[in-house]
Amino acid sequence: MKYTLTTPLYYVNDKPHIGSAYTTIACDAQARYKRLKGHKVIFITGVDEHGQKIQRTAEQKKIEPIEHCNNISQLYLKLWDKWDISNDVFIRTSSQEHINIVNDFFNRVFSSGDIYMGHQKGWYCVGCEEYKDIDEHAIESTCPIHKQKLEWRDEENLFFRLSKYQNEIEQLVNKEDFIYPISRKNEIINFVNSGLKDFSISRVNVKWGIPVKGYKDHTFYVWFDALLGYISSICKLNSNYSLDNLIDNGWPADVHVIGKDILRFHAVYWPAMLMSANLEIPKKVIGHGFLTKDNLKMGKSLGNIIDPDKLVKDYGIDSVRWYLLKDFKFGSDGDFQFRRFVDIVNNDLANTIGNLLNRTTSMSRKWFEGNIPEAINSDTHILQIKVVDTLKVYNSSFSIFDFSRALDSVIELATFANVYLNEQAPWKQIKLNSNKQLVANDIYSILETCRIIAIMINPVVPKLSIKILNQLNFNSTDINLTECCYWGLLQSNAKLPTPEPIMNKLEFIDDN
RNA sequence: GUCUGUGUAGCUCAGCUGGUUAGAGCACAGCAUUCAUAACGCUGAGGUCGAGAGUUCAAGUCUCUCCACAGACACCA
Repeated sequence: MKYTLTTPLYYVNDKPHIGSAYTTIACDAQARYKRLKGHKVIFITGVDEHGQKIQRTAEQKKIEPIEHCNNISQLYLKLWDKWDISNDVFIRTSSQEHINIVNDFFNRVFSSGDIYMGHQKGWYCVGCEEYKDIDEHAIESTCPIHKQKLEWRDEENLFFRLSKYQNEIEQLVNKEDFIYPISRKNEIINFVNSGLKDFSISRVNVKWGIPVKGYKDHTFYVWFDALLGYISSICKLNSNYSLDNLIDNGWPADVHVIGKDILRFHAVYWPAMLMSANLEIPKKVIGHGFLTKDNLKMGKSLGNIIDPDKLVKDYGIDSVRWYLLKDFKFGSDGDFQFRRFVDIVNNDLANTIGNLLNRTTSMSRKWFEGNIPEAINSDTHILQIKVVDTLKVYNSSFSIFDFSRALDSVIELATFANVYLNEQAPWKQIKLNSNKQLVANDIYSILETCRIIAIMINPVVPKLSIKILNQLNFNSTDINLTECCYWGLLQSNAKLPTPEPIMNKLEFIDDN
C-alpha cells in the first residue's frame, strides 16, 4: 500500500526554525510508522525558494538569489540529517524539474479556461509587503503597523478563477476527514462560505520567480509555484517529469502536514488548482499548532528562539524527538519548557523504559548464565495480554497523528511491567531453587515486553530503539510492526551483552 | 470591530450526552527497597474546575454577562 505524506516546503528566507523541525519530525515519525506497517511510503519535504522576500534578502546580502537559496537549502539538508529525518525526496523549487512541472501545470489550468488577465489594486504597505484592506476610495492612508504612508498600486496580474470552484470546494472542506483539527476546519468553512474570490498567480515586479511563458515580465506568484513542489517531488522521485502518470507513482498525497498558518492555501487554493488541472486532490490536510517558549511566542525581537541545531547538540536527537511528540498535543499549540523537557525525557526514557530493560537484563544474566531464559508457559502471560491491549491503543492513535496518546500507552505498558516486577520480586523468588522456572517465565516475558516496546517507539526514537534491540540481542534489521510484535520472538538462550544504560539522564542547562 | 476556540492541582493536560468524596503524568514530601541508571514501587500533600448570576433535586459539564489568552476575518510566507 502506498502512503504519501508531505511537510510544507519551507521558505528559505532564513535558516531553519524549530517550528519547521517540529512539523518535520511529526511527518518523519508517521513515515517511519507507516513503513513499519508495511506501506510503501513517499515522504516529501523540501524548500520554497522564490519570491520578493528572497530577492530582497539576497540583495541585502549582496549575493544572487540562487546563491542565497543554495546556502539555506544546505542548512536544511544538514539539519534533517542531524534530526534523523527519513525523507524520500527533497525538492527545491528552483530546480529544473520543478520549473518544467509548473509550466505544464499552468498550461493545463490555462486550457481549462481558468486563467485571465486582471488587475490587482489596493493600498500597499512596503513594510508589510502586502495590500491592506482599506477603502479604495480613500485619498490617503497609513499602515496601522508601520505608520507609513501606503502606496496605491494597480498592477496587471494573471488571475486564477477560484470562484468557479466555489461549490466543489465547499463540498470538499465539509467532508468528514479532509481538514484536521476540527476547529481549523470550521474556520476554513466560514472562509469558503463567505465567497471565494479569484486570486492572482503572477507578479510583474518580482524577478526572482519562474517566468510565465507568453507573458513578458510576469513571474509566478510564490504560492502557485510552491504548492506544485509536491507534484514535482513525485516526478523527481520517478525521474519522470510528466503530469500524466502521477496516479501510479504516489499522487494524490495521503496527507499534507502543515502549520496552521498556511492551512487555507492547502485546503482551498491548492485543491481548486488541482481540480482545474484535472489532477487528484490530496486526501487530508493537517494543520498542527505552533510552539511557544515559556508561554511566549518565539521571535527574534524577544530573543527567545530555540535553535534546532543547538538543541540537538545539547540534548541529543532522541530526547528532542521524544519530548516534542510525547508532550505536545498535535494540532494544539504547545509550550516548550526546558525544565519539563528534561523531566519528561529522564522519566520516560531513562527511568521507566531504560531502567526496566537494565534491571531485567541484569537479572537475566546473573541467574541464567548470561542468557535470555527459556520460558515454559502453559498460560498466556499477563504481560502478553497487556502488550496486545497496548498495541491496539498505540496503533489507533499513531495512525491519526495522536503521537502523545500512542506514546503514553507505551509508557503505561513499561510502568505496568515495572510494577509487575516489583510484585513478583524475582530477586526474592530466585533464592528458592524450585522457583527458577517461574522466574525464567517472568524474566523472559519482561524482556519480550521490552523488545516490543523498542519496536513501538522506533518511529519516534529510532536510535534508542536500535540500542534496546541490540541489548536484547535481537536483529534490528527489517523490523516491522506486525509480525515482529508477535509474542515469543525473543530467542531463548541467546547471549545478552553487558547491560549499559541506553539513555543517560539529561541535565537541565539553565542558559536557555 | 465581528466570529471561533481556550481558561480544571506548581507544570502539561484528561474529564462523553449534567449525577456518589474532581482524575492522570511530571515536580514536591514521607515510607519501603536493592534486581536496577540515587532508578522501580507505595503513600501523602496540592484544586471555591477564570469571575459573577441563572436553570435544575443535582453543574467542571447547560444558559447569560464579564475578564484573560489564542486564532480567523484572502494574496508576507
